[in-house]
Amino acid sequence: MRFITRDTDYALRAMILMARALRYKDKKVISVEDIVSGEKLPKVFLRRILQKLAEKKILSSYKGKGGGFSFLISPEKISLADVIKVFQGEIDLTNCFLKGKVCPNRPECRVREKIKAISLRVVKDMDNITIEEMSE
Amino acid sequence: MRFITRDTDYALRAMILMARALRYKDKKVISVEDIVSGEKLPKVFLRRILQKLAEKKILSSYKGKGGGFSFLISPEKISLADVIKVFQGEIDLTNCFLKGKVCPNRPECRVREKIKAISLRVVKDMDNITIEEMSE
DNA sequence: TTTAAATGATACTAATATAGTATCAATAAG
DNA sequence: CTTATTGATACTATATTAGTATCATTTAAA
Repeated sequence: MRFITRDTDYALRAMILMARALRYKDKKVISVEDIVSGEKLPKVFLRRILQKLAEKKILSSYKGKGGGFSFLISPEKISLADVIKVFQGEIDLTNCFLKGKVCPNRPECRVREKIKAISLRVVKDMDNITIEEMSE
Repeated sequence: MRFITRDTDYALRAMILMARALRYKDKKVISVEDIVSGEKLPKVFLRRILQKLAEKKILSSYKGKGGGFSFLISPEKISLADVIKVFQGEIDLTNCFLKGKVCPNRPECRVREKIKAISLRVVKDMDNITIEEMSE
């Protein structure tokens, strides 16, 4: 079972590097080339990932020579949950679970409630882990 | 993101029906046909799922006319986590996460520890939800 | 002893999701 | 003008998930 897909993984790694470059070198704008030269990631694939983060207003992007990506939201305000959501949709451990006749979708179903509670706590916990923290 | 696959889902539904048949009708052995006639599940697919549960010593199987499957472990001792493990392997929310250069697998990595903690709690919680409980 | 109803085992196909490549257009610095 | 960048999109490859088909084996019961 893969909870975190490669998109999410690469996005996290890239942003961790960006956060470090910002903190230690005051380097704000980073190109895809900068990132893939350090990490061994497929360039075009990563580019599309950063594009998506820009589209979602988490990063800014700059075209042309000397261009690249920078944080639009600061790294201490971007959570693990945020990143997962961008690439994998809402975090929901209850999906595909007992949708048939066995357990119709009644609100009073206690088991469903329990699993939902587990799921919500996971989201809450992952909301408290930030890119800034990960880059330390 | 799909946390629970269809195998797991079908296995749960089947065992919930079995637990009910046991409790209300004292019916111990149930055939795949019994299950698919109530729920709308693909028969051969479900059979393979129950076969696997038998192989894992969760169910017993009986061949021949009048045969079918019964619980080898009683339903109040089979947990949601057990079933997920059979069809999807160990529950591990940290897989595929930061395996590259950014965060080598050092034990002192705090973020990894945090995610591991979340993951372990999910397993623990899912270990406390039983088939018996689900069938109530 | 024959038949029918069941699981055991295995091979195959289909659909979907994930991962990655290729390519060209647009932009902006120098 | 050239070069280094992102934007956009179409394509291919691989892996996972879901499901089908088929035949062998077993056992109860007619």
